[in-house]
Amino acid sequence: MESLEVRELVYFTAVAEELHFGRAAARLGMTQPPLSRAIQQLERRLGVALLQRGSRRVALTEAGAVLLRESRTVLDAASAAARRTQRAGRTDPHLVLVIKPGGDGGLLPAILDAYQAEPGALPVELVCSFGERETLLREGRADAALLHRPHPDLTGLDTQDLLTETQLLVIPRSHRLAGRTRVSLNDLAGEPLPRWPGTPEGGSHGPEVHDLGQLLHLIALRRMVAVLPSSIRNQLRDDLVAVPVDDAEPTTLVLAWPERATSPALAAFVRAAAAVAAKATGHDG
Amino acid sequence: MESLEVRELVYFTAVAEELHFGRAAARLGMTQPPLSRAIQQLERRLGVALLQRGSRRVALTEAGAVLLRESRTVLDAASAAARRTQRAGRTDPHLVLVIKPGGDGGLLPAILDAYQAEPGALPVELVCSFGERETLLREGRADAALLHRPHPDLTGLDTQDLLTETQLLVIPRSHRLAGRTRVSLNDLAGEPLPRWPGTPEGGSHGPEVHDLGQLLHLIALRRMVAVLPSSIRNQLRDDLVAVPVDDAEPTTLVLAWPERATSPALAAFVRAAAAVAAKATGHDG
DNA sequence: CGCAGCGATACCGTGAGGGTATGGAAAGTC
DNA sequence: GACTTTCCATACCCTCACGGTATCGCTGCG
Repeated sequence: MESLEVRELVYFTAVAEELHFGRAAARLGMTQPPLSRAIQQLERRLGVALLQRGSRRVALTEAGAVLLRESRTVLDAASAAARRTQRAGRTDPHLVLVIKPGGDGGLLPAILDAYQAEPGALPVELVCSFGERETLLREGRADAALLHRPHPDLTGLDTQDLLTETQLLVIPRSHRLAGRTRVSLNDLAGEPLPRWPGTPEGGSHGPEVHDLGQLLHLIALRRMVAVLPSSIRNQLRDDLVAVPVDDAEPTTLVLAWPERATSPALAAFVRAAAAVAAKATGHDG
Repeated sequence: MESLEVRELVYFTAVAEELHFGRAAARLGMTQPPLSRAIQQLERRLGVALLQRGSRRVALTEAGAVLLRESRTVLDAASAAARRTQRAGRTDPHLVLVIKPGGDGGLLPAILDAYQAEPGALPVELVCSFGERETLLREGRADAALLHRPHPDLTGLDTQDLLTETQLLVIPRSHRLAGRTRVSLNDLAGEPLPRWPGTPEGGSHGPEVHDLGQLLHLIALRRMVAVLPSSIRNQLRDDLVAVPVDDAEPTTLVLAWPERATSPALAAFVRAAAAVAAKATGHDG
């Protein structure tokens, strides 16, 4: 039983996404006939029809939809394998931690200090990214990430809870709600909320923001308001105020890393982070 | 940037596991020179040494160890993709549920009934297997499995708890502990415990058992004793008795299925199982 | 009916991948 | 220390799988 090949899966996903052999071939940098043949061969090998060819329209069959989904996980795993292997072979090994700027709950300096105190600690490279942080982990581009639950999809990742925080509404001093001691989510109806890169258009259609400074700036300009973890307090500008939101779900800062990760350096980092978090919640919860 | 190929990963895992090019080539049904070349090519492509070739000994480098692990997940994902696609294309779709014979906590009939009452329920094929049930899920050979926590490795799987049970010591009537109303794990020192297929030799080196009938038979023959979930009570032979084990960790029957599974039939099955479990624990917890 | 769009088929050339034979370095063996 | 054994790398050849070009055939459309 001959196994599936990565190249075949790349071809198939291109066709399945374009639903058009010609465009898919162009995207793959090849011509249409070999692509058609490759897909036929794949279908013959699996003994399953993957595409319904109407003479003018290509559609996925049930099995094709399954294979598209599965292909993506295989291809992700393959590129992650390559990247992780390459990084393991580097002569200057280091950990890559991806964070949301301003989203570290104030714990990060202590975590880094605690980790550097561990025996055999590696240099830690910080990467800032707003959206798609889980993706960086899954693709092997980063070793660990700071995320906020409950937002992201954590399948395929292991996690360590660090800090649970209530959420605050951040608004300009001149905002109609600025005098309130507490607000409810209902009070925010109609207010534009930020949109992060990678988020689909739906829902709050405010401007797209890429970093915390920009976000706070836009709030000060009255272009939007935002609901943020309470540790944001330390980073507010003078012209902004924060008001507790009663009914906003508390958010938990979590450290996430790929399942089955075995690096001792990563394990030490997780240990250090957990210890810092335990101490922090113990002191000022 | 040319991607990793499945064939290369198969080759590499063979070499990495055998640590011997000749044997690996034999295992792959090919000769040694092309295998050597393929590995060299892989190393060149990745820009990383994967193997240290002593003239008489081959060893994995750090990067090689990483790639071995990653390769296994890629290859698992690839074969799962093939199998799931094939099953999605079958004209008689059905769910495959893998169970441990006797390990269903008595819930299975009710779960199957409840599921069949759901709209669009598919036929359910039951597969009995003692060891390696999680593997069947990961390889796409089964849609769902009944497992017992905390034993197995659940990475890559989603789960639904069904039933938490205390554990009983099952022994012959003539056993020295048969008169006791309760025992402790300490009382079992030196008793041979069953070994399931797939379990390594270490620990309790009793005979290997493959099904529940055989296990109970061997207990009756005084070849071993076993600690089993309390729902076993209904299935005991006359010549056996069950004694509560005070300090045995309670075991939880869980329904597990592959992460990211999207089949509506599976979703309905999980719903049905959860409903039955909720009702059961409500009645006789 | 002719035309345009698009996937399938026919046919061809090249190169990656597999085979055989052999080299060469290190570890036993006497 | 020469001989042998072991085992990976190299040299060389051959085949076929994959990709390219040209063309066919179906279908919806003006």
